[in-house]
Amino acid sequence: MKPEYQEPNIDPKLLAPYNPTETERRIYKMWEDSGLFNPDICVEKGYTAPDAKPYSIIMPPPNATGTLHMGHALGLTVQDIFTRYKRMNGFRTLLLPGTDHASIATQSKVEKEIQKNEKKSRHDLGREEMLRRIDEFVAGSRKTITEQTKIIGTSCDWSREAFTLDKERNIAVNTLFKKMYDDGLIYRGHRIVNWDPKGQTTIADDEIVYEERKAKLYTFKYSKDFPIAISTTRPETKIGDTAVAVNPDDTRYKDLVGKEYDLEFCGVQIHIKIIADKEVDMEFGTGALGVTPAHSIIDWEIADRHNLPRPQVINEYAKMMLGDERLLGKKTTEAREIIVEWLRSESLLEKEEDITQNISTAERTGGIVEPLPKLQWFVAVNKKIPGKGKTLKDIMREAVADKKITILPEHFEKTYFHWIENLRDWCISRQIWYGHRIPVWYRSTDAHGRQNGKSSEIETYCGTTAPEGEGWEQDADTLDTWFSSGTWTFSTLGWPNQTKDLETYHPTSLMIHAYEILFFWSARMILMTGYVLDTVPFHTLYLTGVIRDNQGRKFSKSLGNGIDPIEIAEKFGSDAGRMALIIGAAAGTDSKIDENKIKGYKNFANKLWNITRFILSYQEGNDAQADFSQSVYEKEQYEAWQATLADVTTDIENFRLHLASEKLYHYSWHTFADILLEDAKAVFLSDDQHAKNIRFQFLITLWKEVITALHPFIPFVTEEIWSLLPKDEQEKDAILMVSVWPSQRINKQ
RNA sequence: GGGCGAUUAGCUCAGUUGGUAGAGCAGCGCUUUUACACAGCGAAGGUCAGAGGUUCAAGUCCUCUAUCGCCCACCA
Repeated sequence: MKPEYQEPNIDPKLLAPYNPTETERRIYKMWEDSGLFNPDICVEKGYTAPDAKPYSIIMPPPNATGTLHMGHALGLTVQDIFTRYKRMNGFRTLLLPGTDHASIATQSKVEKEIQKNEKKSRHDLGREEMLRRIDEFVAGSRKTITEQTKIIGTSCDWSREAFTLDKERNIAVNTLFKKMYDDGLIYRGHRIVNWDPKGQTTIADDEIVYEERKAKLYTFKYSKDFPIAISTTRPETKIGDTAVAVNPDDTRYKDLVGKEYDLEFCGVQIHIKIIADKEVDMEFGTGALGVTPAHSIIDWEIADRHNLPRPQVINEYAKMMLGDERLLGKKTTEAREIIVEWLRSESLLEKEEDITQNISTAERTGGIVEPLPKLQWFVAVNKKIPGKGKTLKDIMREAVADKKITILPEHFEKTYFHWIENLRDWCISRQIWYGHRIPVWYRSTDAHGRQNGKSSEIETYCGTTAPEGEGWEQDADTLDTWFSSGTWTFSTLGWPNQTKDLETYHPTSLMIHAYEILFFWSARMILMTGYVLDTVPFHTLYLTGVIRDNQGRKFSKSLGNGIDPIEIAEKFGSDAGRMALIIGAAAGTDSKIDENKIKGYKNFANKLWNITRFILSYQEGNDAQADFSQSVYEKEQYEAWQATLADVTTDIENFRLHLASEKLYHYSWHTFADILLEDAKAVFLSDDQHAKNIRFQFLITLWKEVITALHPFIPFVTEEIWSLLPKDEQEKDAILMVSVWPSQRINKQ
């Protein structure tokens, strides 16, 4: 006869399905209140040895432009897994959080909102008011981001939180700028920038959208006396030509190279030199390129190599600033018509073809980008650093080539080297207001009343604070946001002060970010750390892939397919979200996520919950002190788990989180639950009290180890289960987060 | 144009130093048995893109081809 079913005498919350939302908020608060995210407190309370090896991760600061998405959630999960794992392995573990001011992105976001709501531009508000409004917006963003970071379960030390534009980081940025300036590595010079006439601002390369458009390619001669015809889609710029370039191997023009001509072109006197340059494609058009230095990046570089003059033809409003009354002040498109008409009337136009071309437009305003020469600040990457005998580029290359930094997955090292080889001087000035203002001041010597008799000169001062005296005016530009990001691993630890944190946690152990920003960010961190500290910012760089929706599309605002991690937390629990992001996502590979997958891991959390319920329902009457080490079945099964655990540990140590998490998932569900619990039922229904004691002790011991090993991956539910399990004297007070990783436990015995 | 990668079950993807092809989801059949139906048991499903090579042995290493994707440069 079957025994009557009786409700087991266990914590009543185990009788209901697991409720992640309620549990997760409560558990995070408990962790935070314990203070144990801070490694100093872990030492103070005796969970970490005072002489423990440090392990540090500085969190990539998310842009303070709004909210976190699933890509951030993946990054934070990976960081948190390593942090929790190392903490459990006795390291003095620091995960330092922060946010990025993201200068251009943030300013244009706020500008857009103000434009939409108040119909005002930043010029209407003025610099000071605009900055105040941006600060206000950023404060809100940072609050949201902090909340999201907590919801994901990130065990970071909030007492050390940093912001790329706070006072401490500003000191670091200015100190570094001045050092580079004094070393001659930062200089000011003209360069062609992407100017957006519509938005009246320069824009970054990655804010350009290439659009295919129909255009006319005109082939003509400057004048009847000129021997070569050239082709262009922009005849209006040709009044700024100073050379015609041909390929050095082009036999057609060989004899003409070196000759110079004075010509009149549509009413403008031009001087054209014929030069040979390898950049010229013999196959295109006539094989001869009219060089317009001021309005084409390629031509500017050719002019660099051949020392050509660079007259500017087009101004910031995309209007003509050269030429006679026919052209002066006209829009570029009108000037083009006028010049083509003139060419026709002079019979200089040889050919007119329809072609399609890629035209650069500004992502934010849709305006056609006009390449214009502007005065900018640069970091010289190919110049020898005084006293070091090598260049910044060398520093970047050597860090990876000499294996001081390992990039995962490895094939990105090739991409990295390829990028380094093609690197040009880094333009660090931006014509926007939000950011670290360039720490350079100017005044005219005239204005100050000195240097009598001489013509006025500009005096320049570079320093970490404003210079003494009258009449100084600070450079209006701000720094590229990546300039401050480059200092992130050491400025967050207190540099330029020689702090205890800097000494303890730098170089950091691991950096984790999406491969998309490898060049923007990690390369710059390597550059700056090598320059300033003669070391690397981190030992290992773990690149995550891009998270896409179930159709393989990137998440974006315009598609409206974004998933807020908070939404996931509320629907399925952050534990489930974390598992879904980690399992099957090897370093550097893109992955797709959809709710079905996350739902599967919500079920997993519930499975863990029910396993616990099953075991604890046999707690009463079964001795938890029994020794199972001599019992064949238990010994065999325990050894099998130890093998799995060793495997999982190796996977984590080798950054194979996708394998480690899947093995633990599989073991918990299909070995522990499906086999061990099923086997145990027969024992618990028998009358053999000795066997029951041993089996119960075995299950509870093993389950505690499994829960512990799962904790870095799925921290909330495991912490909650841990609080319900019987514990020995040693474990009694400890929360799971600061408990010892199981294989270590064995080693210590 | 230069560089990097991918192609494995219906779908999404693992597969570590070469050693008998794996998971999750979906689908199919059975089971509402006292942890869990957010479950269990069972079966089915693959010439590992194609061709060639190295090897005792290739999803894995090499060469070529095809298709797809990403990054960089960008056409005067």
